Amino acid sequence: MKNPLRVDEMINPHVSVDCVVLGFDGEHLKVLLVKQTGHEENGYYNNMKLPGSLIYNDEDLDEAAQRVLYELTGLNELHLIQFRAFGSKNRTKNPKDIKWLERFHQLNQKVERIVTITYLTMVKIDKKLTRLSDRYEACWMDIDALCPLAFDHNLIIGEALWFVRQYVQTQPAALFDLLPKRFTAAELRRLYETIYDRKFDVRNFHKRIAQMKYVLPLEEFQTGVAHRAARYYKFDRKLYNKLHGMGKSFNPDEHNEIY
Amino acid sequence: MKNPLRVDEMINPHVSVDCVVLGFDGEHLKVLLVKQTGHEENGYYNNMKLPGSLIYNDEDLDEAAQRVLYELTGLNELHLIQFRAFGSKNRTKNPKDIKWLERFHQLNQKVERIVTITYLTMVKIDKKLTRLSDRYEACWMDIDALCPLAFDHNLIIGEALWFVRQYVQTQPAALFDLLPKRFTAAELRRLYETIYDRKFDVRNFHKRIAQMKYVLPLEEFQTGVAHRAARYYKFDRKLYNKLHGMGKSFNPDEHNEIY
DNA sequence: GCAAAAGTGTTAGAAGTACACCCATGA
DNA sequence: TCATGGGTGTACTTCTAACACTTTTGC
Repeated sequence: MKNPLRVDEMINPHVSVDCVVLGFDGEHLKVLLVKQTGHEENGYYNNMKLPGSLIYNDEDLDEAAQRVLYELTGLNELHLIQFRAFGSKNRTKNPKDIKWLERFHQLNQKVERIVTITYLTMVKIDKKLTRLSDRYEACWMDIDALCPLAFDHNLIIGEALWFVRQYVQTQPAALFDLLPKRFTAAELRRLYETIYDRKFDVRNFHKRIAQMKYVLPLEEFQTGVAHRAARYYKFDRKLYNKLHGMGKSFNPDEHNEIY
Repeated sequence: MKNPLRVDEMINPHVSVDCVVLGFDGEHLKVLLVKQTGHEENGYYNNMKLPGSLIYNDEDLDEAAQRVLYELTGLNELHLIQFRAFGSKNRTKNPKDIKWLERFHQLNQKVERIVTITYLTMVKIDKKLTRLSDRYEACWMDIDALCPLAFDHNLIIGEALWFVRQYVQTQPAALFDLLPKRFTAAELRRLYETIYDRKFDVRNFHKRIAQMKYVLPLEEFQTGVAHRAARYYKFDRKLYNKLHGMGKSFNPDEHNEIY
């Protein structure tokens, strides 16, 4: 893992990666943002942006995205899904963003146009994201109530949402990255309702869970709740991989860039 | 539309677009390739590659892809789907490819690393691709029998195939771009069989067509065939758009980059 | 009349949808 | 005992998959 602040000629000021890290708090989808601070004529400003970085010439795109998230969260080997490139000639038109970039990366060269490759990943929101609040002042923001972000990052998050909705239809396993190790049927249902933006009938949803052979009921139940205690379930990834055969259906994971 | 050979400082030697243009000849999927010619120590070489180009600093990614295909085929307003970025640091390691690029674009600067944004489009193979054989010596190649191509273009085509298989599941309209204006049930079935790489029962497939309200049976039939003449059908895009509501399901077309 | 491809219906099982009441627990 | 959210079953519809013979045409 490289230090994103190393100053050398290996930085590539034309291409960046940005990561949309999604979390689920049981009610809403959240996205992980970092602070973009600096000063203009009229004092300091304090924007938010997606975690991201220019790439180095000696790293691949996926590596760059992994580096960004490792630096930010301490998490390694996250499952990153590349979902789109954003390359509008206008996306770096805000001088504030440009200045911030040049200072952040301590660049000698001028930044002109940047094409960014965007990645999506889903994490358990309660996971110890060790470095979260240190250097980058990262925080989870409700995805339906975002303020204006740097660059075109509002647009990117919007596209990520559309993407994830269609992604989980063929790759339901991704959803379980958003849930704790054990979860109740209601938690899973609320996650489905959030992603698909519609209600699911409780009884039918129980049947649906029963059909997901990779979701195993546990003999563990909630405690200390003021109502009937809910059963916990767990996601069995090995079973999932076996059942989904890695075969017929489209599985992007098998098709990584190994050129 | 710009001339891809204009020589100026506006070229961006760090980012390119490449287009996977798919066609269907009734039996197999075809991909449109262009010649990559040049000379090395031991004489001339004659490779094939995907149509593509470095981008200009004053054009967006989608515009660059449109330009490439306009130059190549004379076709405008093709429906282009951005499907992935390829940015391995090794993808430009072949000096032959680099030299070719520098000569083709008449560059003053050195080309080092290129991140390419790839687009997919589907066209009727019989369409008059007016400029096809002129400057670029383009031709349709069977997608299952490709020779080694320049850069990582074999890899890109492989990924495009995976992508299209999952794309048409949510966007079946794309398939009709591959067929002539009127087509028989058997032609449509063979296309499905090619894309999904499996057989479909003839009777069940007729029922399926009947359920596609946007596929209309015509009162026209084949002539001059040595067997019972097949009925022609046509795809009604307006009906399709109305029925698919542009609403619930994921529709990438609505989410273009308009930053 | 024969070779070649087109077209046509039924049945069984699986999956999806709609819908209302009792259960367990803490306060 | 009551408020809260958890859990359960049945009937109906829709979709999917399997399966075999007759039709039309050119040669």
